Amino acid sequence: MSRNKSYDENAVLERAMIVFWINGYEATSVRLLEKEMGINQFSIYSSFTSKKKLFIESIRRYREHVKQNVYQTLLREDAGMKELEQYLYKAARKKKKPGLSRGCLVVNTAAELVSSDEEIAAEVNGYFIFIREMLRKVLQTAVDKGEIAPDTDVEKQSAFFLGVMQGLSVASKTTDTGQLNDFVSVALKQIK
Amino acid sequence: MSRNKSYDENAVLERAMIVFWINGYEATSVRLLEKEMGINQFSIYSSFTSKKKLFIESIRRYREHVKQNVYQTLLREDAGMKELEQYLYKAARKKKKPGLSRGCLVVNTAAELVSSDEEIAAEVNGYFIFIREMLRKVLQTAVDKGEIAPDTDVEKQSAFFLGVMQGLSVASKTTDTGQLNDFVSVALKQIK
DNA sequence: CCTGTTTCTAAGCAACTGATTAGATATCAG
DNA sequence: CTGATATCTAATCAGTTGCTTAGAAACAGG
Repeated sequence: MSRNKSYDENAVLERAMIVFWINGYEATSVRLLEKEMGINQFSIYSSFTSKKKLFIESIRRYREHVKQNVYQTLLREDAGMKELEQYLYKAARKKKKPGLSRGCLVVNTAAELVSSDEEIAAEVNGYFIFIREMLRKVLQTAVDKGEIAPDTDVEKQSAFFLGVMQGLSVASKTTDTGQLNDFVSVALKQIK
Repeated sequence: MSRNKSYDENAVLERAMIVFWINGYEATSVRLLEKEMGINQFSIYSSFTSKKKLFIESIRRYREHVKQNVYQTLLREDAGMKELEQYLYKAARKKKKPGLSRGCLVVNTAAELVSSDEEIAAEVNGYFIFIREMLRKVLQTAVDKGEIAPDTDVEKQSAFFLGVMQGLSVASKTTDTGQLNDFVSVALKQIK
């Protein structure tokens, strides 16, 4: 019975996520969203209830996005120091060409909204916990493999590298690759 | 000749800076500004031309603010590792009580606006250069004092600690003090 | 006191904000 | 095909956005 949706909710959510990623929450209007998602406001609201809920769904979607496109290697069971090192240097190399250093959606959100919205703050927090958990596993694997000292404090080091990644995301907005490489190299040297 | 201004431009700018600091640029309306600055829109525009220019002035004002209230110790000629250490642990201890972890205005701005506004990006960049210059001096003093190894790469280390500070600003929004302390302790240990 | 200039108040501007709605359109069970 | 239901289009809602302006009020020089 009844009519079918003419769009794929998953696909339009991916589009929405990218728009929020580029512009931030406040600077993204529902008009812009309907244009970029390719559906009109009625459909947006009927599928996602409100702009804020769409944004929260976008953050969750972002997590899946980076799992598959950014952290796919680090998430492998056998990922250790080599993979972490590769990831960090790659992140430092991110081109910040005119207008396009969007950084990390969640870091941007932390800066923009965490102090004013608890629901979003919880979402952001969950994301960072996920990243840290990933780092814990990677570091533990590195210990098991003998790549780093057996008495390495994985708890402390995972907190450290999470902080480094957050710093990298901010720094990459204005800083050149050389300086970012210095940052990363010092961060890595202390554990080797 | 003519009437006198009934407000101090310096004082109202300080108020404006704090409002932007708490809410961010987009989420701060001119109505809110006139309420918090204690003057009406006519006066805001006659003194600061536009919301954006007022914001840029606020960033400059923020720099003076932190020079006098946050980095005053680190900016002293003789500041070395002890002062850097003290500052970082203090930053890690920043209470993020309900609604009030505003972090650093410039880091927040980097996340919110750097990708969309070049003029603001330049302002943000200038601020980070200033912080790094401060770190360079502190680290060089630490070398001269013999607090850290004489062959310390001050360039790399200043880039590193700038990144650490940026990460700390983001992390402090959602992360508890214990984890922030771990982050800071690892960052400091590698140089000692 | 006047006169000229500036600052102030408060109303108003068009454009945009997130969100809703009425009516047209499509779809499927029967 | 018919009828019920869901989805679409497009207009519209009240409220807010950054910014401007006309006229009242305050001040200084003469």
